[in-house]
Amino acid sequence: MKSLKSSVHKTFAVLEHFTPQKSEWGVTELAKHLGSNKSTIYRFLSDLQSLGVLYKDKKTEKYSLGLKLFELGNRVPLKSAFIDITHPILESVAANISETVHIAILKNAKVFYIDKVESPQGLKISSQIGSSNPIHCTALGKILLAYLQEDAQKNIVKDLYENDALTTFTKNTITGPRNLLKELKQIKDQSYAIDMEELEIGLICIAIPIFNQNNEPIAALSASGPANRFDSKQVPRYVNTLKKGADAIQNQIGYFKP
Amino acid sequence: MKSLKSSVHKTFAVLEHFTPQKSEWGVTELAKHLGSNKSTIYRFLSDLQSLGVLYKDKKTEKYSLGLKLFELGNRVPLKSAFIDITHPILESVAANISETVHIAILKNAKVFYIDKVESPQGLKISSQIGSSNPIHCTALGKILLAYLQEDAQKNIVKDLYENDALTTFTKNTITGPRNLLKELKQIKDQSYAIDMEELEIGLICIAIPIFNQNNEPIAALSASGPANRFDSKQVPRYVNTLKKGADAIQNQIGYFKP
DNA sequence: AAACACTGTTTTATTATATGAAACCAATAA
DNA sequence: TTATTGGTTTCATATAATAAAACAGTGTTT
Repeated sequence: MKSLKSSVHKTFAVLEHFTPQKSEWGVTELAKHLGSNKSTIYRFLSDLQSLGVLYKDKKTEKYSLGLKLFELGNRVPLKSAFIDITHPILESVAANISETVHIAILKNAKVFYIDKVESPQGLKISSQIGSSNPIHCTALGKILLAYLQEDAQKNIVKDLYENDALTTFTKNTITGPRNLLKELKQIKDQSYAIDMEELEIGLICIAIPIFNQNNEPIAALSASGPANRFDSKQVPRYVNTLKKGADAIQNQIGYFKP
Repeated sequence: MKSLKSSVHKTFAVLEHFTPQKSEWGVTELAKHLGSNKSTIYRFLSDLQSLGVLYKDKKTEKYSLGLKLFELGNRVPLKSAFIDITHPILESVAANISETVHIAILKNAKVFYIDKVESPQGLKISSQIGSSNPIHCTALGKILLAYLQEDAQKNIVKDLYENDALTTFTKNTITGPRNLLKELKQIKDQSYAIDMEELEIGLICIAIPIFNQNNEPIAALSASGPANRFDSKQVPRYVNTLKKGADAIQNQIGYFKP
C-alpha cells in the first residue's frame, strides 16, 4: 500500500482483496493484510460503502462487494476491452497451430470479427477485422449459436430463414433451418464447431466457445486455413490448443462459477 | 467534483459517467462535464487505464469501461448486496398487495429466501429468512427454474427426481418430472408462476422473475397468503404489482439490454 | 504554407486531503 | 472486575491531488 502512489490505485488495491475465496473483510483484518493503518482502511471501506461499491453486513460489520460494482461491471463494452487481453493469447495460439486465429462475437445476427492473428505460413486466409460473416456457414457463427439459450437459438435460425439469410455459398453450405438446428445440437455435443468449406471452397475453420461467468458464449476462438492442411488427424490437436486459449481468456476475465 | 471530498468518491464519480448511452469519453470532454481541470481528469483516466478499469482506444484516444470492472462486477455476491436495494421495493409491493412478499434465489437446488416483508394483515404466512424450501412445489422455485437454460433446467429436474426430492406435500404437489417440465413450460408462456396449495394446504403464492443483463433469472419476487384471499380476479393485479417491483429492482441494478 | 483550433500530455507551485498514532467506544471473553 | 478485540473518531503532519500554464501532436482553415 505504501508503494502505491495514487488514491485510484489504492482504491482498487482494496477492492482486489475481495475475491470469491475471501469475499468478506473487516476493517482491522484488511488493514493488516494491506500493511496500512486501521483508520485509513476504515475510511476507504466506509467511503466505498456509501457509494454502494461495498456492502456492509449490519450484523457482522464485515464488508463485501456491492451492487454498484455489479452495475458497472455489466456496463463494460466487451468488444473493445477484450482486445488488449486477448491479443497476446491469440498470438500464442496462432504460433502453436500455425494457422490464422480469429476471435469473434455475435452481433446483429452476424459473426463480427474482433481481432485476428495471421498464420505465419505463406498460404493463409485473408480477412478483415471489423467485418462480418454469416452465422450459418462459419465455425464461429455455428459455435456461438450452438451454445445460446434454446429460445434465442431457434428465434435466430427462424429469422435467418425468413429473411432468406441462409444463403448458399458452396455445395456444403447448410441452408435448411432443420439441418442447421440439428448441426447445432451436434456441435454442442462435441464441444467444437467445424466449417467444412461451407462458406468458401478450400477453406476450413474450427471454432471453440469462450464463456462468461454465466456459462454463456460471449465470444469464440477459431483457427482457419486451407482445406489440405486440416486432415482429420490434426483436428484434435487444433481443438485442444484452441481450448487452452479459450481457458486462458476465461481466466483473464475472471472466470469462476458463482 | 469540487464538493466531493474523498478521492474514492471522485474516482467513482468519474466511472459513473461511462454509461450505456455514452460509453466513451475523452479527457477534455469529461473534464468539462465534471467541472474539473484537464490534467486532473487525465490522471484519473490514465491511472484507471493502467489498472484495466478503463480501456483506452489507441486510435481515438477515448476511454471506455475495461475488463477489470467486468471481473469485479462478476465477483459481487448478489445475496447480501441485494438486500439494501431491494428491501424498500419489497415494502412498497407488500403495501400495495397487502400480502407477504418474498425475494429468493436458487441455491443448491433449493429456493433460498433472501428477504421478506410481512403482510400488514393479521392472517399471514410465517416464514424465515435464510431458510429454504423445495423448488418443485413453490411459485418461487418454479419461476426460477422455468427461465433457466433448457439443459440446466432438465438436469435439475432429473437430479431432484433421482434423489427422491420431488416430495409430496399436498394433493396438489407436482411430483412427476414430466409434469413438472410441462408446468415449467406453461409458466414461461404466461410469465408468472403460481403455487396452488402445492406445499401447504391453504397457502397460495404467485411469483415473478427478476432478470440480470443476460436475461437470466437471478432472483424472484413473490406474494403469498391464505388461499381464500387469492381468487382469480385478484391474480392479474398481483402479477402486475409484482412485475412493477421486479422492474424497479432491475432498474436499480442497472438493467439494460447489451 | 502559415496560422489556428483542438486534442492529450507534462511540469510545477500551491492547496487540500490522506495518513498514522493515539484515544475512544462497544461488545465479548476471561 | 480486567483484558481483548473489534470499529470509530480526532488531530497534527506528510503527501498526494490540484489547477494553470506550457508543450506537443493533429487536423482544419485561411
